[in-house]
Amino acid sequence: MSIQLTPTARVILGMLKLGARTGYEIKQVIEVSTRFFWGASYGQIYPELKRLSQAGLVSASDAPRGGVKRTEYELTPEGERALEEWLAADDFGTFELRDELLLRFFFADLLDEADARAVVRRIRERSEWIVERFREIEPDARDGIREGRLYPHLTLQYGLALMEWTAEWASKTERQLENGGTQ
Amino acid sequence: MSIQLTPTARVILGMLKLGARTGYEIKQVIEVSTRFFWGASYGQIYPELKRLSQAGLVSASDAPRGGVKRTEYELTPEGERALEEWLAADDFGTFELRDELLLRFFFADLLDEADARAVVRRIRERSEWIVERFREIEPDARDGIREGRLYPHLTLQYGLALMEWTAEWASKTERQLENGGTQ
DNA sequence: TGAGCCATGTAAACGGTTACATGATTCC
DNA sequence: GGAATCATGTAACCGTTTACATGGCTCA
Repeated sequence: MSIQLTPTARVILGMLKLGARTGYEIKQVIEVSTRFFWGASYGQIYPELKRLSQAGLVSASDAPRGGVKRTEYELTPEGERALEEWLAADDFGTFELRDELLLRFFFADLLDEADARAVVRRIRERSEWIVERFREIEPDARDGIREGRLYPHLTLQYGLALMEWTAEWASKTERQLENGGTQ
Repeated sequence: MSIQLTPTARVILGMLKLGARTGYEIKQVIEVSTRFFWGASYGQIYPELKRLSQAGLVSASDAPRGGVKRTEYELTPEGERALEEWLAADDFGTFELRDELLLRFFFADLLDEADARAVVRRIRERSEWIVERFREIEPDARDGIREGRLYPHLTLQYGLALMEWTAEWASKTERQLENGGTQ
């Protein structure tokens, strides 16, 4: 029925609805929220805002700060409708994973035992590193709750639990590879 | 020191080492093994095999079946070295996730309760669907064990456990959203 | 004979990152 | 005065998917 939103348009419309107003702000918010499962770069955000403006899903207005050119964007009614339609869509949508450590783990029969264990250790370290990043942004998400934004916090809780589970799996696997190899 | 392998080159070299010989075979193996965390399409595989051949990491030989042109590839010693070096590399490598259902979950404050619950149900259904796909390929991975390929099976076990954990999380979250909403 | 799989490949389009460029403002 | 950060944007490049094209082989 309506326009199929491009991947980056999906975050942009959502972030505008949550209160971000400029390309810069959208990027900042993404970096402390969705970037682990839905990133976007300036090279995508700015052109996409223009396209959305031309398509009538957002409205642009000049809002310079001092001598600096600056454009604020807002959802139009059509933009709101497109966002809601996408959010309520009855499909799985995109699900893509690219995990180089997991690929190395898959091929680990080609490695000696020490190197194979190192791959698993790396997986654990990465999970622990991500857990730390999540804990850093947790206060932000907690603040949001008071303003009625419950789901960003729930999403973060999910991410935390997932990364802790993965770190646990890696620890266990490391120990198994130490005692008695891969038997 | 040596050539930085392109993303697709990394699977290709590994799959050749595990016994695949043609672009077609590589693609088949990927589809029943790494595709959930490291996919590749013909449009990448065939040109990449040519590049790898020119770079001296694989050797090509004509091996027609009947009247059909067909090229078999094999790792050269330099290819073996490049593969081992990449496998033993001391970094995290690529880790990318793009998950549209999770993005919808993040924005679910913009939905009414029924639609928000539907997003979580979708996450559960997707996990269950992936678990089923994994169970279908499990016999393949089990067969590999007898031929000394232990890690593909371990990777599958990890994937299974991860998707079951996710389905559990979604079930639990669905129940929480039913009783008392998001409180 | 026709369906379906085996097998190979190319071209176009798409989405994304990275590097580059610019200049104002803020803070030490 | 200089560094860092705020803010906006473009151009080039890269990797990937999709659609298209071809044609032989196998089996019902």
